[in-house]
Amino acid sequence: MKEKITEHSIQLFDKKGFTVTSIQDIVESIGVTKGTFYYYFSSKEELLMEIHLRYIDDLLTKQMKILDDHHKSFKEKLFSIIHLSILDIKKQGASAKVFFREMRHLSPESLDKINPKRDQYRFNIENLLNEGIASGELRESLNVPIVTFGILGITNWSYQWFNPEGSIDDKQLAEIFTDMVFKGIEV
Amino acid sequence: MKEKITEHSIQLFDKKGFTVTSIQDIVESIGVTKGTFYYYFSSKEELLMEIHLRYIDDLLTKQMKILDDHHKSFKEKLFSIIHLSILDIKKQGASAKVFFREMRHLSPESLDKINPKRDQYRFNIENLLNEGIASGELRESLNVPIVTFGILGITNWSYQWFNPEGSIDDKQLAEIFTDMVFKGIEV
Amino acid sequence: MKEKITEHSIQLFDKKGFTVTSIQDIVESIGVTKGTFYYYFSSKEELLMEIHLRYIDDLLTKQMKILDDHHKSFKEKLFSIIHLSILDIKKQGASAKVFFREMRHLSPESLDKINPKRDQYRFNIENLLNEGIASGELRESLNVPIVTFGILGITNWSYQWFNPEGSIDDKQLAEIFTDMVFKGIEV
Amino acid sequence: MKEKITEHSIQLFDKKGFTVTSIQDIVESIGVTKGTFYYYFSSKEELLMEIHLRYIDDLLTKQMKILDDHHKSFKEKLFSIIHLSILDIKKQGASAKVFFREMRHLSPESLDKINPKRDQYRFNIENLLNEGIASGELRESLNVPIVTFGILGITNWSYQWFNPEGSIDDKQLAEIFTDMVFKGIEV
DNA sequence: AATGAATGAGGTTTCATTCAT
DNA sequence: TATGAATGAAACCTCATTCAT
Repeated sequence: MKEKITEHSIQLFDKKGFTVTSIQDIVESIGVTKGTFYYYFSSKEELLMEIHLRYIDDLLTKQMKILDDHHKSFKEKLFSIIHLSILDIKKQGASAKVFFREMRHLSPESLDKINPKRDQYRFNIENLLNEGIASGELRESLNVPIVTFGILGITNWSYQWFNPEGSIDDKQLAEIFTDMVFKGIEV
Repeated sequence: MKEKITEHSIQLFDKKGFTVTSIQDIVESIGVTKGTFYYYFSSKEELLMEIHLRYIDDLLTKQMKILDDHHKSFKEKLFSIIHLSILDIKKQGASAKVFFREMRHLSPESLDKINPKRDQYRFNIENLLNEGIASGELRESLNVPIVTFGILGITNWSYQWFNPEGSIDDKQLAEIFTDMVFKGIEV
Repeated sequence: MKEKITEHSIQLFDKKGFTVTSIQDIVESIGVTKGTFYYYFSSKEELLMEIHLRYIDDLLTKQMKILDDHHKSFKEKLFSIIHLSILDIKKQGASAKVFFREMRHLSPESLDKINPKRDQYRFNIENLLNEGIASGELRESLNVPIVTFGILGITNWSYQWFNPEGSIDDKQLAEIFTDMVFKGIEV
Repeated sequence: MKEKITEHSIQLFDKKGFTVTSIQDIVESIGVTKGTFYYYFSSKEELLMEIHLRYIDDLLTKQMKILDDHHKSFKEKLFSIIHLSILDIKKQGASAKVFFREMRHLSPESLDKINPKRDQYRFNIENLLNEGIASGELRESLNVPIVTFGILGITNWSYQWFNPEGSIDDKQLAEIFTDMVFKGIEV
């Protein structure tokens, strides 16, 4: 049941937004009553926190798997990480959107738990880039933190427009973006 | 008074979010009564629309000024457009955030008016890139629409993290991003 | 202007009801502002009172003209009075409906002025019936006050259903009702 | 509780009118909170609809019982139907008044459900009159639909003035009206 | 004679939450 | 494990009215 509530909530939060979705909406979509909701969650915010935790934990796990893969070259790792974000939009679309859009409705205490994980995700990319510089594959002059934000921008922004059913699929998109990040657009 | 209401609302919507900010919050921050609000706006949504229109119209105007400037080279134009977004975060920070975050709370009718302008902004960048290709400055193989989304990702995402009071200012950031976009990160 | 406000108000009160019609609705339908309304009327209720007074005074005047007409027989007078009510629905439809439906929204003070006129209208019919009994044209056993309420019911109720544009016109309707009142429905 | 809310509402709607009576007035008269009201009714209009449905369904049932009674003669049936309306004012006074006065505040969808029942009540009387003509008890020349409106006028109008505590009771009134309808007022 | 800005009280409705069962 | 009744605070919005100009 807790699972079911969470799944349905994600869909509703994605479609209508956290504030606009009422507990009533959630339980009606499942066919139970409000009491049931409060048996499993102590507040609406706790549910939102649950959704956030699931998402970021899952994403971090996947990221770690890529980074720890000794069969992958540096380039392949960066491609995989870019691909990871985009693939997630396809597979966890609703969760991803809820994660990015509704974070502000978490309580300060919840944010204190989520933010370090979010930062960890970013730091992992920074570390990867630093390795690339050390190995001579990337320019030494790069401002790594900023460039990392740039890469995150490219990937995270795609949940705003990317339609996995469209003419370009997730792998192609990841390739175009990886190419753009590595070589830029100049001739 | 209408001006005053709009300005205060932007600040509040930025800080707390559109849904969470009540009319009461708005009028209290000014020291008038709810009636006054409804004398100037027929609904909360109309106010949101006003904010959106102001923002996008202003941004489009500035973009056009850059694109129509015959003294600027292609490279300078792209830099200026990247700089424009980032500068706007500094100058119109709250408006920018409200624009990106609260669009979903516009009515379908309002969205029908905003979306074409939003698209126009993007198409203008696509056109610029196409010119760059035509003049031989950019690689012919680029997928222009996707690359444009990439550029927009880089710039628009910065309203999530960029702190204009920080150690890096808007011009420096624009330079780093322009460099990244043109030359990539590879050595 | 006062005239214009009154006329437009009658139409709106008829269509939407007194409580539901706002001053805003009224002045908008004319193209002036609320201030104008309060220049001519001190309150919404005063306007309603004006409408009531006009209606009942006009009706009483017409009734008196019929009753004082020495060329009319008793029967003709009763027919004319029944016809008067029905004709009024056609000519003053909106006013008539407002009069019957919105009386409750008059202040007690206003009601104290309207009620005697309303009663007067009824007493005049009672008196006519009593004359008919005295002259031997009507049954002596009649309960005149109750029968008068019956006649008023027949005529006043018709503003609920009578459509002057329909297949039966006001004169025909008055004839059918007069016949019904005089002779009943028995064979 | 739903029952209780309905009963109290009828009293208040009768006394002050539907629009003027607030949800606050209703719940205060019972000693619960507004939330309770909206637990049982989804809107004020739904409550009004409930009141209308109850009234007309009850009245139609009673009317059918009279019409289907094979022990009653034609004359007795017409008397009983007239008596039914008047008795209802005594017993269901408030409901009756709310029914006639507040119908306009029903939504179009609600009206579509009420109107056929209202019409049914009238058609049943028309049918009875047609039977009276067929059996030779009523004049053949009668315009049945109009006469029916006349009878309805006589009875329905009485909720405007009839005081069941007065010197004439419901049975006497029904007798006077039946007499008037059958024999008219002429000598 | 008319406007336009502002008020403040009150309207209907929504909603997260509680709690006895 | 789940329900259903109830709360109370707050939401958006409407409106009759006032008043300086």
